[in-house]
Amino acid sequence: MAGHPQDENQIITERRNKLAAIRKAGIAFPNDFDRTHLAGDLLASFGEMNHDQLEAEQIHVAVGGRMMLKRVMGKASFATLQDMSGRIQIYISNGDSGEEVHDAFKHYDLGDILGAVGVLFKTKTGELSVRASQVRLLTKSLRPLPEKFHGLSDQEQKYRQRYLDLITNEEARRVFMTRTKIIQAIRDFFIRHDYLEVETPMMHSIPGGASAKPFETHHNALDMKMYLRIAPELYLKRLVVGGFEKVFEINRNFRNEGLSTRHNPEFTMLEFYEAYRDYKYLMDFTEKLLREVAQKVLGTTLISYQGKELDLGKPFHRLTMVQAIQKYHPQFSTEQLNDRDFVVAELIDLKAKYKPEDGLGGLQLSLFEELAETQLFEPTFIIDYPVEVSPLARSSDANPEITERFELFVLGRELANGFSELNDAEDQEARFDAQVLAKEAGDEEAMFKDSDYVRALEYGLPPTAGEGIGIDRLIMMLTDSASIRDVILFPQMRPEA
RNA sequence: GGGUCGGUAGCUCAGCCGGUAGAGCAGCGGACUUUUAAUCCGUUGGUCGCGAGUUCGCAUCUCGCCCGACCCA
Repeated sequence: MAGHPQDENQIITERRNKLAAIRKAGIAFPNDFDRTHLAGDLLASFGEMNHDQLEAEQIHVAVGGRMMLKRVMGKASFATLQDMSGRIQIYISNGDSGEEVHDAFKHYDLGDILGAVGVLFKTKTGELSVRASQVRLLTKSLRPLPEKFHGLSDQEQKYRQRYLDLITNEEARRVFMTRTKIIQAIRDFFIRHDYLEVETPMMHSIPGGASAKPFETHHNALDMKMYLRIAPELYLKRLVVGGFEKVFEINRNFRNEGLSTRHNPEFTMLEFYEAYRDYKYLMDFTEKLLREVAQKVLGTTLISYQGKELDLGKPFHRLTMVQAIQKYHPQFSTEQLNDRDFVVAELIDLKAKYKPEDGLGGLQLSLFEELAETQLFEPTFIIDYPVEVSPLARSSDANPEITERFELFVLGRELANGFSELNDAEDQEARFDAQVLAKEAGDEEAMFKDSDYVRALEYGLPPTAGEGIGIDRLIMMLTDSASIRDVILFPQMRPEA
């Protein structure tokens, strides 16, 4: 048995020795155990029955799971098994199973996977339990579990070894089960609204649909550079051109940027497009979606996040950037905030990042990010984004400097971004050309020109509204999770030393 | 990139004004036929993140590095 992992210790050695003895005695990893019941189902079905009722019924069950607790008392023992549904206690005694089975059980370790066959009964203290006539070791666990009471508390280990976090931490299991329910509820919502779920490429030869740095890779057979997608947007709109007038996709995007409590390099995005709608329709639709998902998954629209409350049932706020700044800084007049020199002076005063070449709209956006964004705890649509930062959005007929676009902020974070789509092929081509100039001038996040996308628009995209919603952030909100790493099963980490 | 905090037994943690490393859980041995973080007795287990430095002597003090959490950019 040479060549074991680096971190062998006395406990692991002891368990390997036990496994060696088991191998000698027969099949060490049997797969013929026929589990008939789950712990949670038994509790739900029979938890209310009293001792005498259970004795009368004689309910035979075969349960399996990981042994989480173990109490040996000479000629009888209790163990707690954990399966996908919950925990159930089993009772093993010389009288019920024979001395040999019980003696073998005494050498099983916490973390071992066991199968037990027996009859349900209630203990003196009223806990539903299985009186085992048989107990078998199904899988020997070679590594000791985290401390049984405190569980795993090291954040790094929770992320790197999520399986351990899931074994020991019920809250972690709850979060990820809720994650799945949220995504199912979203999917249901769109399917009920006659949307078609589609999958578009994750590998792009021209990364598009967002302003972000892409990951690069290489296709050997074609000998060409490829990019992991930063957004599916341009492909989904091609599908609307093709006549799929309501489409959505829930899938991964990749952005080559820093890690933080709100950013993981790969993250899940919902994007959806609907023809013959505009951005105002989208705002109403988004409110409805979020309300329905919360109601369905949490049973309420009242959200408690990191000690603060908000109600998704109330109408969402709708403000322009200038109004949002004024909400938290009423000392600024509308005239001042529409005065380029004034805004620049404020940005310099705040030591904020901004691009000096930006027009008024871009500068207002910088000031908004500095002064208002993180304060927008209650759901708030910010509308009227400037054209210069919205190269794929339709400009407003009333004011060509702004677009029919909104971003939704909740908990001080961007959650969604939507707009009436730019369907004027010639305008789109001009906007791409402006982005290419910006890229050449050094803006790494400026967009690439996608000529095939322009060609698609030249065939005609109906008036369309489209939106993206950050699913991980939505899940953070609905599960009261402080970090994006708490809602991604295997978050990106530096390699282990 | 900057700041704060942290890294000691498999896990949860103490020790840190320098003097050769501790507890609980887990493990091992023993007692115990209704326990439930079982209890009781005994006991094994450590490259104190890594590397330099200071010192007669460093888990402890200094510097650098690595990893992580949180905050800021």
